[in-house]
This record gives sequence, C-alpha cells and structure tokens, in this order.
Amino acid sequence: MRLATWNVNSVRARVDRIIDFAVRESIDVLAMQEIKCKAEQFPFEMFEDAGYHVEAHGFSQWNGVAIASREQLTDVEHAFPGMPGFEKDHAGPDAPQEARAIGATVGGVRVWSLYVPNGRSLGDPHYFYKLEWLSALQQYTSETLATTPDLALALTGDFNIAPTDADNGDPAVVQGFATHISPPEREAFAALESAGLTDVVRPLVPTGFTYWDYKQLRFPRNEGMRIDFILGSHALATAVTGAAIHRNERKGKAPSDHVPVVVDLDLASPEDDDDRPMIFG
DNA sequence: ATGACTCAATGCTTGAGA
Repeated sequence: MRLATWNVNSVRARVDRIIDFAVRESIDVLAMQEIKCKAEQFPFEMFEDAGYHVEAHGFSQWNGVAIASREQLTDVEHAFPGMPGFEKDHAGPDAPQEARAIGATVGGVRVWSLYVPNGRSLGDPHYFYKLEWLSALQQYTSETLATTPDLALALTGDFNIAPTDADNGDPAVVQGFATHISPPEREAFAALESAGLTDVVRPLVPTGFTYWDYKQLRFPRNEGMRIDFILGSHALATAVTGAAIHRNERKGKAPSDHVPVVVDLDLASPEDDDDRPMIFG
C-alpha cells in the first residue's frame, strides 16, 4: 500500500493537481488537510472518476480533512475520542469541534488525516488550543496502543510543528517569538513518539522541508519547514519499505504551500496471520 | 527558473494560514 498525506490548501482550487499526483504516483490512500470546504462541496465525482472513494469532513471554508482511497474505507470517525473543540477564545471538551481529524480503516491500517491547530502566536488562545489538542491526541494514541498494541496505526497530516532546528529554514520563524518551534510544541510532538509512534519518513528521507510560505520567495530560497508527518505504530513502522517527500509539487501553476509526504507499506496479508503473534489469544 | 502570497466569502475587504 502506498499511503500519502498532503495539506492541499483548498481541494477545489487544485483538484486537477491533486488527482494528477495521486494517479501518477499510484497513491492508494491519500489523507488530505485544509480542504477548505464543507463536506457537501467536496469534488467527489472527480475523485471517483479517477478510481477513489472519498470520506470528507468539513464545516466551512476553514480547515477540513478528507481521505481518498482506492479500496473502500470503513469505520469512519470525524474526531478522535477526547478531541477538544474551540469557542470564544478558549478550548475545551464542551466547545464545538472543528473539522481537523478524520479516521478510517483501509487494508488493515487505521489511518488518521490530522490538521493540528495553527497556534497563531505564542500566548494566543489558539496556541493553548493547539497544545490541548495535541495532548488529547497523545492520550488517544496511548490508550489505543495499550488496548491494541499490534494495531497498524498511522497518524498522518499537518502537525504544524518543526520538531528540530533543522526542520525550520524560515528566517521569520524565530525561537522565542514564533509558534511551530516552541519547546511546549516540540514536547507535545515528542510525547506522541513516547506514546508509541515513530516518524516513519525521516529514517528514509533524513532532510528536506514539506512546506514553504507563499511569501518572500520562500520556495526559491528553500526557506521552508518540515511540519507534515506520517507517524506510525510499531506494526506500521515495520511494514515501511520506502518513503518520499514530493518537493516538485511545490512548483508550477497554483501549487499548495505544502507538498505530499508518502510511504510504501508491505503489510502482511490476512492469509499470513498464522505467522504473526496472536493478540486476542 | 522554483520568483516577490493565496484562498474563500451574503466579497470589492477581511480573516486565516505559519
């Protein structure tokens, strides 16, 4: 299975580019973020004509997530358990949730398309919302892997965190003044790894950015950030046979400001189950 | 060239992105 994640920055503005990429690269499962439309506005038919089923989750022109898949998607969820919402400058379990997470199972993999809140600026209510959201995601991950340790779980998406200094090449993003690189955000990212997840792309693609601001010639100058990730459980990580960051998708006419991140998975087929450890006896 | 921001909306300016 070839699994990709891509913050598309409006699915309607560049549906042709997205489908061209998916078909050209033989993507089986494409997790999208920032579709920037309501679910009913998603261009389902164009994806269906290209051979993809789509599950979309969006409420407005902001955020929104979706998963396209050549195989049928099952057990769709429009939020992970405990995901906080945001209302009137505060986050919390009782505030209305935004369309920032969609989960589905395909080919034995539990795939999440995640759009972590931006944070805006240090100390902004959205910054605390971001940290709370990440904390809830960590808790969901811990609980899931405690009950189903052999689950092939993939948390994919735009995490809006540059985990190391090498992941930030944008001179406007400065420690002490900017989000994405602050210690609490990096600690939240590390907590996901402590919960049992691994960045499955970095071992195979050690350097490179996934996002470049549209402003200030950031792309020609290669002043980008690495903020889009595929985090996998042990069962997922051991199935990885390849990975790529498609930098070329930032070129040409009307690109997204993010590029696709891809992994190849060699998952045990159901008939191989006899060779695998039994979890439920 | 990879080139000086882009997208969506009860739109002609504003909010969000990071």
